Amino acid sequence: MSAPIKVIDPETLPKHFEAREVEARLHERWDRLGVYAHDPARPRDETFVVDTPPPTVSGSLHVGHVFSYTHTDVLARYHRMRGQNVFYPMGWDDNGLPTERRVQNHFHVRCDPRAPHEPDLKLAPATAAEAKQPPRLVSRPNFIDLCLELTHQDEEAFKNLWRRIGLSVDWSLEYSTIDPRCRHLAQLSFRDLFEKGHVYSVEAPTMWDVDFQTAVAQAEVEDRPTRGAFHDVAFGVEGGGEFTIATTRPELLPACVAVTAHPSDARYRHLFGKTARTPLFHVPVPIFASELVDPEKGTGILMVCTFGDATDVVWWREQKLPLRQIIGRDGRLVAVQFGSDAFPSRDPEAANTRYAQIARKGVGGARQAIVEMLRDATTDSTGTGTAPLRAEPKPIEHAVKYFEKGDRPLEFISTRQWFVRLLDKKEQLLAIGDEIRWHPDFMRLRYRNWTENLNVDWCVSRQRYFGVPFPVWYPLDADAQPDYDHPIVAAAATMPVDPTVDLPPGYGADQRDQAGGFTAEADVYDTWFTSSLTPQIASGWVLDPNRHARRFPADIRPQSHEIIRTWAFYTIAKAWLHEHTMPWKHVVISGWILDPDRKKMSKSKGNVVTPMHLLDEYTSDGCRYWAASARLGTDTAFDEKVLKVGKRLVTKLYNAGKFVLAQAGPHAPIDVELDRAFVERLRQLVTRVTKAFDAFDYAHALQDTESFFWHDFTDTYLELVKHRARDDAGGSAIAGLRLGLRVLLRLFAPVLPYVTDEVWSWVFAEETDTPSIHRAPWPTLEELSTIAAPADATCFDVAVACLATINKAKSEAGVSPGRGVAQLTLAASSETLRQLATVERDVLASARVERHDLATDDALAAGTFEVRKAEYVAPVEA
RNA sequence: GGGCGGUUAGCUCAGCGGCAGAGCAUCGGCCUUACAAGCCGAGGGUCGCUGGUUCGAAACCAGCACCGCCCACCA
Repeated sequence: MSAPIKVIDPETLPKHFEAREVEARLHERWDRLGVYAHDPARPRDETFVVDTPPPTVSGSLHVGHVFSYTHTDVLARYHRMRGQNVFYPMGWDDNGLPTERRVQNHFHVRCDPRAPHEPDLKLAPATAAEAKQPPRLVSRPNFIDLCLELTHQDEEAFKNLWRRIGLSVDWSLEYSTIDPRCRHLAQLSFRDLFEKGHVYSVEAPTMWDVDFQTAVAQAEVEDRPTRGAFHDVAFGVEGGGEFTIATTRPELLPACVAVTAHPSDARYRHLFGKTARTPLFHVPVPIFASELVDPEKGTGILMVCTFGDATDVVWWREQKLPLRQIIGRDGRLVAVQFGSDAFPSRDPEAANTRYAQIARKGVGGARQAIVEMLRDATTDSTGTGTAPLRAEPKPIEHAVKYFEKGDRPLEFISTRQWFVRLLDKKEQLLAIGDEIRWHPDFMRLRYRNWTENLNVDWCVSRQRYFGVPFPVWYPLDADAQPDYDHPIVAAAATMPVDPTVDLPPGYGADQRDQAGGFTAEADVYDTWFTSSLTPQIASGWVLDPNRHARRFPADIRPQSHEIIRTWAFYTIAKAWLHEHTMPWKHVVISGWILDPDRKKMSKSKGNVVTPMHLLDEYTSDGCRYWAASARLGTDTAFDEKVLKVGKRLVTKLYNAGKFVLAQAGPHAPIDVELDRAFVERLRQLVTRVTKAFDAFDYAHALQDTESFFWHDFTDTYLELVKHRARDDAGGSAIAGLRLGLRVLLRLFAPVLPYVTDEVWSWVFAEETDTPSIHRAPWPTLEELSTIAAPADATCFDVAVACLATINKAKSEAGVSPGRGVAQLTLAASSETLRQLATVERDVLASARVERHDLATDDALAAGTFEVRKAEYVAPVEA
């Protein structure tokens, strides 16, 4: 007789799964055991590196966070159980405009890079009274300290959520994108790009947000349908004649530098090469032909201004037109003098009088004023005596470019900016994108599409404060003018630097901003300049070459699809520019959570669902179940029904675990045909689920495991064998149940880390010497190979079919499935009855059949049964 | 305007050449010795439309419609 197996006494366990208590207890245990710590010494090929998205902490918690971060965690947990050394860091993206705005309001401060640094500055949140006063000006280092202070609170909120939903990150690897190490790496990145000739600064027309007063990059720009109007405005032609252009931006008339039409347009062909004269300002401008003009649009002839849109910039460059910049950095019209070299006019006096009416106005006000003037017949400059505005404005809706965080249309303003040269590397960037595996694969096309259509280099300088500063100074000449062609880039060893505080090599503090001295570059990086280094931030890159070799490129980059053009693209670009490699092998794209009307959840729409109450109500495992039910790349409508199903599954696992592990008996082999047939099915499940996980398809892995657990395991196998399990000869059944549970818990563990580890801890932790299921080996066929295959695996299906037939008969007779059957006559084909023989005892015991006989009927289809006669025992009196 | 994804039961979604599926919801039956947070049953479909390929199409091909997303040059 073998020694008895270890069992639990279910009476000593809580009746229900107490999620909060279990979650708290397991957090403590996981920390104590170091379950999620990675081993820095293990080699690259045993390591699974996750390039975790650092969330923007100044945003609010969102059910979408639970969704996408769970996807990553499920994959990390799977690979950990496969024995890999999982490297799963967590960072916080705290630099950038959202945080700046929050800090400005919270402390009522503004950053002024010229303000003196106050090393001991401590501020309290601004009171209502203080907020009415002018904001306090603080230095950039002070401003960064305030940002750090505030974002720390936000980071705690995120950290709580991450722990609560059970992210298996190694918290010793925590970072934030503004911390000294990230600043250091971002500046090293700049220096490397500078040395390789991949960055340049240039004064050129750049997309500019007039509210934030900073340049923005192509990736941060979005088109929004905006109402406007075509204004038909008559221009004169020097030497006689006139034509009518159509414009949506009449306020730019003073900035007009040329006129153009399509070369094949017969209406205007005679004008090419002549000189037009603008109305109101009497500016002579050339008329040229351009293929870029659409003859169908407007009047087919248009004015080129500096700058109305991106095409104006193209024409300005190609035709080498003069610069007449009238929109200032604040979006208002600057003062200009007609009759000067820059602003010639055939009638400077009239031009200046008219311009005086729009100077200092915003774009909208200037537009209104100009249109008024154009309506006035006395402003006629074509000699016809009619007003230049030849028709009432025709309202249209057209696409206008906005900064994604901005409220007013972008302007093209000529400013000096730093760029990363990317346009000449499209081929390489496309090639590397094709080497990376995208999940789902069609997301690759978003990357291709973006890369192919890229039309300006990456503008990386921002005229903001809370960001990583450029490690750059410029020499000042004898007239205190900066020499932009010879920037002084900080030495790697001195980084991170703040050029507004630190000194360039060879200069003294007294030479700052003095003729013959130096001046600091005041700009900071685009936040993506740092975020695009997350794989290198985690690996250490040049700061830790050994570690970098073991952690880079990463295995997976999880992210959502709307930032393929920013985060994915820039990260690929950086890895290529620095090391001619891919930053990661796989990109896994989570979809969005949509509200029930299939609209994206967003703060501005007010349809955001916050996660905490869901975790309370449905448990963390239940919420993870919901998240893991959605396939990669698929947008999913938020549906609480799925959370309920998750919670039910958690409860069922808990109860099934209690029942199975309470069945006492000796150690015994699995040697009964039905048990072996069950194990055979289990083997097939393990094969399928493993294959799905290897393809990052956690959703199908979960679905498969769940349906097996619920249908094959609890409703079928467990029901079929539980009577035998209580017999003296029940050893094989108990062993089969325990093996089934031991395998299923592990297949569920990546998705349901709490309930599985709790049930695991009762018996299996000791039995297998693995204190946590999350370090237990993933189930394999080798592990199941000691159990012999059944002689005929179909006996399982035959048992299921037979039991279902009896159950149906009971249901049709209005009899409880638990009611005994005193006498049953069961018919089936001779072959089916032969198959039934090995499982007959379990089936009839499960159906509570007391006496039965079998009738052979070869007219019945194989594998089907018929109840010919049934006498049910009397119900038990209450 | 270009590209991508979707359209399957009342709802949320699987299925992607071989009998149209799951969960929820609905209806009926059961307080059965693990679990009523449960169990046993039942009903419910022109697989968006039109054509084609095929012995066979929800699936493959072509076209169309609608929904959503990404991108595009604001005259």
